[in-house]
Amino acid sequence: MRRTRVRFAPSPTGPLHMGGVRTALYNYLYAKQKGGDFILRIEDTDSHRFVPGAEEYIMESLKWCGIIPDEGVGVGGPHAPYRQSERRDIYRAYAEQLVKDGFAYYAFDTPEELENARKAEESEGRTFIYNAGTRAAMRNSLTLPAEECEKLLAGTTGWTVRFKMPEDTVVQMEDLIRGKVEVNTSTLDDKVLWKRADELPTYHLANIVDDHLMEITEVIRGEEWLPSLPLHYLLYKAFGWEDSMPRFAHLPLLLKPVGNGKLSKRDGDKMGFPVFPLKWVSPEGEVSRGYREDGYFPDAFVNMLALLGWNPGTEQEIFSMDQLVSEFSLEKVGKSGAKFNPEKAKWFNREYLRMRSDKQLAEAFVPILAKHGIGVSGPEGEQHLLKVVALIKERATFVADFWDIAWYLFVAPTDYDEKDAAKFWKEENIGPALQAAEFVRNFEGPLEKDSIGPALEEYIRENGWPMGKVMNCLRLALTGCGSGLGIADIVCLIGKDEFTRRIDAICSKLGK
RNA sequence: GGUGGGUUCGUAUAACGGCUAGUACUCAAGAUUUUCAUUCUUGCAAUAGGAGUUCGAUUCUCCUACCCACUACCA
Repeated sequence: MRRTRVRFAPSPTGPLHMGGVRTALYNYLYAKQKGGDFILRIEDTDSHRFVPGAEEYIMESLKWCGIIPDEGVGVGGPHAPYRQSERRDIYRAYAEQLVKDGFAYYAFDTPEELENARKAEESEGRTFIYNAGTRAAMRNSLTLPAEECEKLLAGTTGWTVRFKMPEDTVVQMEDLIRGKVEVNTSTLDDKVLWKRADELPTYHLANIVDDHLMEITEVIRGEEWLPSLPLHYLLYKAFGWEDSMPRFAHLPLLLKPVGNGKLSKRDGDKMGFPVFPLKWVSPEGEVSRGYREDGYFPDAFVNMLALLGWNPGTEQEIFSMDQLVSEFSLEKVGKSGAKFNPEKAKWFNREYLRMRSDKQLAEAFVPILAKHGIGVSGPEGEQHLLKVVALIKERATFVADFWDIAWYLFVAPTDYDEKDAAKFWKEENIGPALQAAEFVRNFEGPLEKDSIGPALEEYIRENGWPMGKVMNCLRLALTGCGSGLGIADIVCLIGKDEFTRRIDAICSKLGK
C-alpha cells in the first residue's frame, strides 16, 4: 500500500478561480484524510501565457483558505523543483525515450501546414485529426527519409515530438467518480508532447512524467481533463509505468448561477459576487473582487465550496476543516455540474459570523470604526464594543455590515429620514414621546435593557399611549429613521446624556 | 460536426429497485417584537420525454431531447 500523495497543479495564467480552489480543497481533504501528502506543483510549460504575480496569488489564496501544501512550490520537498519550467531538462529525455521505443515520432509540420490541413478537412465538413488516418500524409519522421529527418532535427526550425496514437483501439478507463469510461483511439489525435521551439513539454507529457516521478497516487482534477484521460493512460503504458499509475477522479464543473455554461469572471462582475478567492489586479490594471476583500470568512468560503459538488450524506451543512477532512469522500462527489448560488454563500457567512465570539467580531470591527473616526480605548470602550457586537451580530452577514446597522450607537444622526419623520413626528406623538424621554432621563434603576425596557413600556402603557408610535418617535430622534434596534438597547448603549442631547436636537430641528 | 460526460423543486442536494420523493438556500404567508432584523410555524415547488426489464423504476437498459466539456506546438 503506497502512501497517499495527491497534487494540485495549477497553471500561472491568471488568478486562481474558485473552481480551482475547490479542486485544491478536495485534493487536500483527500490527502489529509488518508494521512498522505498534498503537493503544490506549478505547471508553467506555456511560456506565452505566463502572467506575473499569478503564482504568488495561487499560494496566497491557498494559504488564506487553510489549504497548506506538504510539498511543492514555496515549501520545497524531496522532489524539488516543483515548478515545471525549472524541470525542463527532465522531460526531453522522456520524450526521446518514447520516440526510441516507437511510441512517438518527430513532426516537422509548420503551423501553416497544420492550419491548411485543418481548413481542408473543415471545408468538407470534417475535423482534421492528426493520427493514424492522416499522419502518413504529413511531414514527420514516419514519412520522411532518415537523412532529411536528421537535417531537420539539427536545424532550428521548431519541430515537435508527437505521441503515436494507436489505431482503432478501445481504451478502457476507470474514473473514481464516473466509473468505467471507454474511448476509441480513432477519435483521438497524436498530441504534441514536446516542443523544440521553447524546449518545453506540453501539459500531457509534463503531467505524466511529474506525477510518476512525484509518486502521485490519485489525480483529482476538473472534468475538462476527462477527454485527455485516454492519452494519459496510453502514456503510462508506453512508459511502462502501468503498475504505479495513479487513480483518476474528474470533478464536475462549477457552473454560472443563471443560464448555461461554466462559471466565469464575467458572471461575477455582472451579478455582483466574487469569482476569485482574493482580489486580483491584472497587469493591465483590471480589478477583480475577491471573497476575502468582500468580507467572507475563509472557513465559511471553504465550507461553502466543499458542499458544491460533494455532500456528506447527512443533513449537516456546517463543517470545520477538520470535520471535512474526516467526512470527505470521493464516492459522494456528484457527477453533474453544480450551479453556484451566491445567496447560499452569504448564508454560510452569516452562520459563521454568528459562530464567531463577540471578542473576535469586536476586534474585526475596530478598524472599521477607526475608518469612521471612532476610537475604542480602555477596558470600558472594549466592554461597550462587546455589548454592541453581541446585539448586532444576529443582523449581519459580514462584519462590514456592522457600521450600517449600528452607526448611530457611535454618532448622533444629523438629519432625519423624511418619510419616517413625516410618519412619526406628529403632534399627537411628540408630546407622549417627550414625556417618555423625560421618564428615561429620570429613570433611577440600573441602565440595563432588562431594567429600563420593561419600565419604559409600562410607563407608556399606563398613560394609554400607542406603544408603536411613541417608540418610533423616539427611534426617529435617536437614529434618524424609523427602524432599527430596540429603544431600550439604544439608550443603554449611548447613555442618558447622549440620549438627552439627541432628543433636544430633534426638537430644535423638526420643531417643538 | 465528432468524441466523451451529464440530467430529482428556481439553486445545492437526499432517497439497499419498495412509506405521502426528504433537507437547506431563495421566495410567500402567519406568529412573536415598540419598528426593522432575528427567531418560530406553515406554505410554494422536482424525478427532462419515450420505450423496455420488473410484482414494483428517481434508481437498471435503450432511444430522443437538452446541457456541459474536449476537439492547439493552452492548461
